[in-house]
Amino acid sequence: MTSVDYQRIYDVVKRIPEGRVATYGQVALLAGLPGQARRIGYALHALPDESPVPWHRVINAKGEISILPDPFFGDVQRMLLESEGVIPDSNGKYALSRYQWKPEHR
DNA sequence: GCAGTGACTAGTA
DNA sequence: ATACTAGCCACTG
Repeated sequence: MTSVDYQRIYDVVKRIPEGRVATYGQVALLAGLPGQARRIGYALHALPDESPVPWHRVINAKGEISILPDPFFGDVQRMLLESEGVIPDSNGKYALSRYQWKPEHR
């Protein structure tokens, strides 16, 4: 069932600006769940399609889409990122040094 | 309740 | 550079 932590994860993901990406570990850390990157995957997988959460802006630490085994969502994610100006390298990997979101501390 | 699995990561070889 | 391991914890059978 939907846990409160999930809502917290979604809130963090919603803060990722357009044209930027964040890693699972980074989201986990910002959501107050350090070292629990796997939970981010669960939360996003359980996310309904109509959700305002930009789940496609979350990628793994290697700068790749972690859902590649799933041809459908993997393709959807890559398409959504491309529509925001996030283009992968020739390797098919995203340059984190260039696209990774750096949250402003306030 | 235990064992396996997973949209992960960091470390080691 | 790739491959394997351990750690993390919720979900499933």
